[in-house]
Amino acid sequence: MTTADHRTSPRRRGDVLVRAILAATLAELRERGYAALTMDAVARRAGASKASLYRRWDSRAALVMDAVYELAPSPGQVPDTGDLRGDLLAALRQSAAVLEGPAGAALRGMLAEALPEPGRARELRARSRGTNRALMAEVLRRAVERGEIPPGAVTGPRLEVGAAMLRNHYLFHNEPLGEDVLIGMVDDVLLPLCRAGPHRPPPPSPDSQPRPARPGVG
Amino acid sequence: MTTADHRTSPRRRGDVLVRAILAATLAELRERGYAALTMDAVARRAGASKASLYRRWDSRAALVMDAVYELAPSPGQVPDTGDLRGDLLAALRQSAAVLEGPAGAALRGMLAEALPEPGRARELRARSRGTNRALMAEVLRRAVERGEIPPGAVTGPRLEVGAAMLRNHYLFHNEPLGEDVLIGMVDDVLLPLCRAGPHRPPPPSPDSQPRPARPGVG
Amino acid sequence: MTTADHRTSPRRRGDVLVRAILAATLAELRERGYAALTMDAVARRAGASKASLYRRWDSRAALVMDAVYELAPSPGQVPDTGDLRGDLLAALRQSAAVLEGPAGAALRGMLAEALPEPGRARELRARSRGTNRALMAEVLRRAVERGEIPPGAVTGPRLEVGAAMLRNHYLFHNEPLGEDVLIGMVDDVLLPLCRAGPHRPPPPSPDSQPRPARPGVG
Amino acid sequence: MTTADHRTSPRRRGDVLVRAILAATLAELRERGYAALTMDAVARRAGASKASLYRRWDSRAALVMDAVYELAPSPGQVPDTGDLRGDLLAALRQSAAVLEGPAGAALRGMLAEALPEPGRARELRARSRGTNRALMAEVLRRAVERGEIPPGAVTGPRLEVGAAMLRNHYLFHNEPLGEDVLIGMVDDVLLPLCRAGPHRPPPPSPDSQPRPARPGVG
DNA sequence: CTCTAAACGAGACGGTACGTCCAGTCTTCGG
DNA sequence: CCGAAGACTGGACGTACCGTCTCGTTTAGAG
Repeated sequence: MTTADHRTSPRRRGDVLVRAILAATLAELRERGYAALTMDAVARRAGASKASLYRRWDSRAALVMDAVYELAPSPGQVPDTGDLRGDLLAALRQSAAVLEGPAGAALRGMLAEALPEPGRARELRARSRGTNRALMAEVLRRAVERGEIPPGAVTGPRLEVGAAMLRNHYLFHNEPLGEDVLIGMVDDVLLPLCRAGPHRPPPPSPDSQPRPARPGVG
Repeated sequence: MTTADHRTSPRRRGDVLVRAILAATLAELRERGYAALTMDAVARRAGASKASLYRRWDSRAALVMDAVYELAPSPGQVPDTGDLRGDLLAALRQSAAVLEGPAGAALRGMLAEALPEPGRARELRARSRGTNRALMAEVLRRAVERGEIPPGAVTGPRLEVGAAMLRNHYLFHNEPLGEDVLIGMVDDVLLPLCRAGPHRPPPPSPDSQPRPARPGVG
Repeated sequence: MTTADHRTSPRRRGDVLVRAILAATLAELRERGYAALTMDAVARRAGASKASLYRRWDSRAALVMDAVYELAPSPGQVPDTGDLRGDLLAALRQSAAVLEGPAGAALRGMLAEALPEPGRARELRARSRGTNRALMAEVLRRAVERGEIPPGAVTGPRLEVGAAMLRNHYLFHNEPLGEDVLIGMVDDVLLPLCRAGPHRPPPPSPDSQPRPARPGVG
Repeated sequence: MTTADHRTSPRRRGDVLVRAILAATLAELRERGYAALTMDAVARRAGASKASLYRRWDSRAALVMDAVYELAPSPGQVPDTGDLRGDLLAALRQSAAVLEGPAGAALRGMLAEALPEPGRARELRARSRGTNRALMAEVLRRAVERGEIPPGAVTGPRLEVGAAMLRNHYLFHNEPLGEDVLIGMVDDVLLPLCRAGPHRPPPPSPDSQPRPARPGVG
């Protein structure tokens, strides 16, 4: 009455099965995109049953997130190119490579779906932003060591600027990022920013209006 | 909450109907979010038939995009606060206000859905990014006029940095942006960047160039 | 994206669709039996969607009951063979013909499923038992008219005996009823019973049981 | 209600295990009915594994049939009340008691499921009908001995009439059989039938008219 | 004004995917 | 080596939307 013969005689369980399902998820993600990815299709492709999917992941978003972050880059892997500019380019290229693949498609999809659930949103932030912040912190730490930039420049929102621009591109484009655009990000934004030194708050003028403050700053 | 009394004699047509549908779309977007927004629900809420929706918009994404950009801010509306810092804060607050409303929910949702269709993606970019670029260009033009920043600083990727950071926040958080974070963006990133002057490419020292070597980054 | 061309261009609705679904139900019932009949299979076979089924019938039992009783015999159709024996044989053959077809399979199936729901059980009784009682009542009425049997013999549980034996056979056998068995039912049971005249309570022996006192129709 | 402490050392095997499973099956049958009885639930309740069930019974129907006929009444147990009427009432009450319990629910359920499989259907007939035939044969044998009825009346389809009417009631009603209905069956149908004497086929008169003849009607 | 064609509401239609449940098989591990 | 536990594939369940379509009704504008 039933099947009686799976394609691989020792029926898959545990990790073997999990890996097969995640691989199928990535394949679907790459070929069809996030919006068209269905649990049915993943199960079919993995040769698994839907019950096996729902036993482990309670939603499409959870499944995709797991599938994607099996291949996310770990921080600290940015090669030391010898100077800040090279390191920045390398870091951006590395992040871009991730966003060009299924991770980009997944990121776009999950923003719509996972964000309403606080738990999932937190996980998403931790994985995506945390990774990138650590990456960038490492690059800047090296530059400080080399004496290329002053120590005070590495803190605050600046760590996010590169990742923000990168995501901005891929969220709106889903095409590969041109090399010239990437170089523009580094030379026009990130390098000037790093060299600008720490922020000094404007003088506390009594009327609280931050007056021009040295009109010709230059 | 729903449309008042459409089934009383004057059956709505044309613009009246369109506005009712867009209003229902926005209401659904606000209350349920993009992922849970269905054409059925919009039609029901608007007291319209699904045929009336599909006659005008060929997909959920098209409908939502129209609904959202009925209330997008036009560029050039940033108040002139008298100095660059104030203008930047105002511009960011204005963009943030848009992203906090239904437009933010819609943006997140459409990235997943509309991006595979090149036409829609183009429209989305034109509306969202174009608006923000124009806004920022206006702010920087004024600063140049006032002599706060050198003219060469206004072009290129820098026009996108503010919007990129803003979107980055809302895509990942869907909570209102704290005032301190916003001030951090301006003081730590945008102001230093504007004052940094135009980018000058580094001297082509033969050793400092990250030649192809080490392509393994990804 | 969707089908855009049903097999019969003007998409079926209303009665046409209903008839197609009922026909598919009967076909499934005949080929696979009640236990193996699924809503999915009926919908597939009818070229209809499951929603169209559930819009009209809230369960498999309801669907099958409707399908079956589209071809149930109406009472009063028993041919007048001229004498009671012939009429009884004809009536039993007619009921047997129904039970041999999909109606028999359905009856078996629905006893298990429909009985817990009082409403459906009532409908089932009305249709199946009511029909048969009316059939038998007509046959006996004719026999009384002819003077073959006394008028008092026609009431009470006797009207059910034939149908009960018939159902008993088909519920346990699902093979056609042999002609000899059927003749046995008539000659050994029904005819003697009809000729036995009305029931007379046993003499009131002082120790005997509490007499039924006209047990009523039942 | 569940099995007390199966996981304590002497793990149940063989008959002990079988009895525990059958008891759990009966309990499920009583509480939930046949349609809602699942192998999972039986296994859980019995503290057994599904494999232990399938090792012994190849389907739900087989399991239920075994469970039910562990408590079927054996023939010959009908008490001798001294006269035919009392014996018939006793026999019917005894059969009715069985049908009111889980056996009735099981019977209804298995008709749909077990009948397509000839082997199981045969077993079902042997157990249910055989038992009842033997019961009734014993009752009639006594009546012949007492001289209440002529010897020729005891054979043939008449042995089935009582059981058929009883099943007919429970299959369609699943409520307890009213005492008045039961008395009606005996007084209106079974007693007249027993007293009617053996059937003699009508003489092949060319006009096919079975003359009134009141031969042994009495 | 009447007449007609289009637009409208309502919602049925064929589909696809959902997330759940159970059947029956298979694997692992403890006793 | 058997039994408990339960993971596994498969497939039906009943629901929700999709985008298309038919159905009458209402409206606007042409004649």
